[in-house]
Amino acid sequence: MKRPTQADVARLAGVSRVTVSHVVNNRTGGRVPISEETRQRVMDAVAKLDYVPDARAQALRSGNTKTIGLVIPDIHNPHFWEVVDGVEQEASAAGYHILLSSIPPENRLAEDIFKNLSNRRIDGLIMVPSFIYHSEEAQKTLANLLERRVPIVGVMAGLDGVDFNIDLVISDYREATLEVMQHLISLGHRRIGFIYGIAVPELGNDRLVAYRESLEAADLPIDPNLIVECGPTLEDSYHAARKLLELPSRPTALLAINDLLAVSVLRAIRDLGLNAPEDISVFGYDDIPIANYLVPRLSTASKDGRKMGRESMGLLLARLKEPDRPRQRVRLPARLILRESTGPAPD
Amino acid sequence: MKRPTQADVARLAGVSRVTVSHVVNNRTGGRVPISEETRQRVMDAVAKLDYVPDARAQALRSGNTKTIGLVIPDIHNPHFWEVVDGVEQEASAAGYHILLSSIPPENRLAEDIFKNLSNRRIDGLIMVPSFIYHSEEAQKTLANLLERRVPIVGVMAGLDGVDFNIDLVISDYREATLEVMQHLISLGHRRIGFIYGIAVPELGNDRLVAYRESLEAADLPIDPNLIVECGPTLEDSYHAARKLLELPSRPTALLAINDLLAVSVLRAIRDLGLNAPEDISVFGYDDIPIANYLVPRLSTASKDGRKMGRESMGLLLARLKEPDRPRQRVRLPARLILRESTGPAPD
DNA sequence: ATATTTTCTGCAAACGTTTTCAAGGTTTAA
DNA sequence: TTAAACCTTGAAAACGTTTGCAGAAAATAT
Repeated sequence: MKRPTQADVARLAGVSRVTVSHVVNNRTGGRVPISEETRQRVMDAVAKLDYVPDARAQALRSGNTKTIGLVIPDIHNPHFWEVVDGVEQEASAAGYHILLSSIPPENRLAEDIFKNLSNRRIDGLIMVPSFIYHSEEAQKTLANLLERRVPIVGVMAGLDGVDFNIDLVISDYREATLEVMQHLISLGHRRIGFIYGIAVPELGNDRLVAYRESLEAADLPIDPNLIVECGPTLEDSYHAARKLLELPSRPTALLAINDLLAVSVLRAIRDLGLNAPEDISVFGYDDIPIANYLVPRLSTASKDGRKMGRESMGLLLARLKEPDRPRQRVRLPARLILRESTGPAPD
Repeated sequence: MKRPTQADVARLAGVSRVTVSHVVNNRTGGRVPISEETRQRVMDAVAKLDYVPDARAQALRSGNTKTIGLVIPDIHNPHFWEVVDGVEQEASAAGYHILLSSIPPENRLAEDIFKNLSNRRIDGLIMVPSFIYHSEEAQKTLANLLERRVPIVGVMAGLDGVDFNIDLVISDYREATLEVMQHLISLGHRRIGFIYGIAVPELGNDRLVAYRESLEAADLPIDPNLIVECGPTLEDSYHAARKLLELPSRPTALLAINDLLAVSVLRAIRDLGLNAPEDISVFGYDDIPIANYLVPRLSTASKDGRKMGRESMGLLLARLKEPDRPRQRVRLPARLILRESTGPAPD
């Protein structure tokens, strides 16, 4: 049961393959005029045979695959799903499909992206360029891609002085962190811990730097014991939280690098017989959907991942259409959301 | 800056395009023998030029795209991300890529699948065939695909008497539901509610049916007021839970159709000044990662989404290799996990 | 030395499109 | 009546591979 091809349609309609192509691609309007009668005949044949153009052939001939790659760092973090969701919305509206990769084991990644793109399996790439920091090879790959003028959009949290020379959607938590720190300090908190559980340390710099600055600005000491680095899983941050909470003089507030990890921070607090926010204030980032349904409702900062996704795809589409446009940087604001998990410091 | 093609390599190595193809594809072993010396020369040229075969051309010529489609019903449910993760692992190990779609607005889906596959943009499809139930058109599309012998794997929760005649990974919560109901009843619960918040009602039948059977088996009445249907979002189930909890004689235990929704059930309980499990027992499904970190830790049933994903991709690969093998059905067990959110009924 | 096998390599066709350009036909203008 | 203009269609090349088959060269057997 072979699928019908352009030639079959042409035969049935009594025209040439070319004409079929023109009709199917609606060339009929401006450039290549086709008589209404022929058009109708071709359309009928198409309908009758259930003809659908072969994407493989189209891709080969026209050069683009109508597919874009999407690389996210952690498939388990709801925030990135929002991003994926946004990208998907915008992409499918424009007739593009998404080739999804969550971040693979360190070493495989650069090679993978390279293969994907060089093979021309995708027309463009949206990624959180976290891994770039670490891998020299990845940087070379990126340079390579840029040289080949492959459209790339980065979704980043601040610039860190590094500029990859690609279109960017930037949304950092610097301001939000400054705000929440000031808020906490004004509520009497003096020892504020930071759970830095993140696969790629650089990704959280916006928060970490602002955290330090806030302490300094308030003339509070920066205690290295209050900053604990750990992995990106719930279990990791659970242990990190316990470690902090069992400190001789334990902090009265805890910032978690994201809402997901804040969940297990809340759990750790309960497991030690403490309560949030009475004994400890907890703050997360991303405003993932469940944040507002936790007990206590989680104070957080919101990035609107879906919008970031949509925005990214927008940039990509624009560059696809107009490869020479100047580099763009879209900055999306983050919003501080104070709910129940933050409160005055205990006496 | 054009990419190097097979011809360029051939030119540089001083051989024909064909020879390049043979070398690159390792035909050198059995069928087509190539002298070691030529092989080396070609390899050098490949390395020097950074040659990578063009996937578009390969796809056109050889007929397969090394890409599979993956359709999941709800991008916001962590359970499905586990599935995605599993599929991805197995797929990328086998050199396949994933084209992801979360379920699009009803009507678009059938058409989408059709387009994708007919276009030959993908070699096979893994899907949760939920939507099939609803759309007659989708069923026709499916029949069509089967006729064309396109490999499809369904990930289902039980059969419901419907057999789509495709390979299946089945994992239902029937047993687990029977068990937990018996457990709850033995703990003295008499009024047990069910929050049925699900985009595609049929997807939850395994649970709903077992719930009813359990009540009957225990000679308990089936009170329609205790079964509330709602949408798949946290907000939906929050309202559903409140509705149940504000009933004149409120239930002492609540089953939520999945862990995600159980989160907002817990929240609703607190908002009414009640406690789980002292006043109300709560039970979810899927054992999503955060389930074990909620307050209270959530009792649930586990499906191991990642394994389901791996298994699905395994079936697909097998059929890709051997299209005529008999239909397969892999049944994965679900495990009951009792944690803190379930306990004895209040007096 | 010729015939036969073995070893290696390349010709040519095919996959299903899109796109450029020219040819055939018809109408309008001179 | 013929030239110019226009409308409509098709021929052919190209995209970059893979693959069946045959041909050339070298090695072995007669």
